[in-house]
Amino acid sequence: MGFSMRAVRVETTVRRDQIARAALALIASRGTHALSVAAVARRVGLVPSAIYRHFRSKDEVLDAAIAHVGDLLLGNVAAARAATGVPIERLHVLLGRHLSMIREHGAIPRLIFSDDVYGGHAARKASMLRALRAYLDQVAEIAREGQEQGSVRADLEPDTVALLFMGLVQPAAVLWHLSDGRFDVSTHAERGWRLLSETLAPRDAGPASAAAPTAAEIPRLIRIPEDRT
Amino acid sequence: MGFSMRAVRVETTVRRDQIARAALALIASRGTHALSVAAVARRVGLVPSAIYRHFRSKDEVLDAAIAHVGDLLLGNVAAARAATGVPIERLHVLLGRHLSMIREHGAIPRLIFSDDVYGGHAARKASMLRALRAYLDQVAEIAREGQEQGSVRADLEPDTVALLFMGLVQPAAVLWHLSDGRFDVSTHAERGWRLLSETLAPRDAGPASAAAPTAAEIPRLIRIPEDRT
DNA sequence: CGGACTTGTGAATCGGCATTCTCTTTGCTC
DNA sequence: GAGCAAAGAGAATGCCGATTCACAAGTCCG
Repeated sequence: MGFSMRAVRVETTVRRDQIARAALALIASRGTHALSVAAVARRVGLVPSAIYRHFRSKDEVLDAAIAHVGDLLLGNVAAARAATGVPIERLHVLLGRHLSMIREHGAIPRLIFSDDVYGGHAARKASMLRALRAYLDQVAEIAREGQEQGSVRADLEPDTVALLFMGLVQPAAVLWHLSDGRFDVSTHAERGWRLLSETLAPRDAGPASAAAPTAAEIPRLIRIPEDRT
Repeated sequence: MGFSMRAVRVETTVRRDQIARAALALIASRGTHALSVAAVARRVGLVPSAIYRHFRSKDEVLDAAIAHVGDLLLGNVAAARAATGVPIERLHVLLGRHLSMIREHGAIPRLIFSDDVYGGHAARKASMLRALRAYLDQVAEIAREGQEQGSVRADLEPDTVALLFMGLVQPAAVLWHLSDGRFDVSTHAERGWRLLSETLAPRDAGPASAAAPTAAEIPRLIRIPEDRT
């Protein structure tokens, strides 16, 4: 098992990527706290000092991880755009992808709030902000397209829509994490989505036509099994 | 200034509270990362080892801080209840208080996502979840009251309303933090609130009549001089 | 005043972790 | 196959932070 075979030699460009992913995975599973050079190295199959062949410092590793998050987020947007041409549906697809992303590697919210991002150099904070804004801008852009074609109320600020969209995801993420996955994210998301899409739809267009699934097909309750401690 | 006067002797019950507050303040300003026994001690005017007269370990200090957060949240609810009897208005007041709370000591979101909460004993995670749930339950309760008196749509799950409410605050908090306070929280909050209250209002009651007061007649609870991003 | 208890202090201790240095291995190129 | 540069290994260094311990100073009560 945990032998000490010498790692196969791999070129830096590849290693950097592996390391960034490993860092992200670590943060996702055990928090930024667990992000030690040693841990990252182990995960990649290297020895701690080897990391320094590819990054100047631990900080740089973190930066790479953050950049990776940004890529993932934008990748989701691209996928949602590819999935359908209808703005509202795009948002719905995006919501779903965003949620699965959080389920898989819940690193994003943790990273966003991590001390390393806050406390770190202003540069890091700024790049995190850029990544988030880029994502929000994409969402806003989709909303704007909806407005242009009349499927979204024209009196809404696209930016506000983007923030509300984010607000649909975040609390769910929090509860999901805190409850060890017992909180039913998808049900919450669908309910929230129904309300949001209803809100986005122009008033005169009738209550949520194609946009909102009917109440009947929406599953059960928000379930957080009461663990009486 | 930083002399080494011996600290005046104070009884444990008081010290424990001081220490919990200090810990929270530290987390708020510089993250859980900065929560060292030494830092807490300095803030209280003690020497590191003195902390151990009042807490068994650093972990216990953190627990105390978390408990304090719960108290603060519930205190906000109580204040909102006291401020007005109208459910919708209560939510609005609560929103304002919640936001100022985040501005003052942004510790809450950071704590919630902190590694210490996630990685720490399951017990800590559980108590954080309890605190959050208690808060959400209060919000849901207010929504339920609104439904009883007809000012809130009856077809909404109070729990869903509570989560949406939380979703109004969280993204704002994130951006506010990341942008060093440059993000205009109050504008976002007011826009989001307008939509939410519109959504909560019964459809037949006309668009935002009594339920959603116009921005003009709402006392300016949320106020921030900031510029835009 | 004199103990007994409580709170505060300062000097160790101890472990974890980032970073550095030197040496070895590997792979490419001529 | 020699030479060289990139990549990996492992030991050493040094710092920072939690925790412990023996001692001092206040406080309470008789």
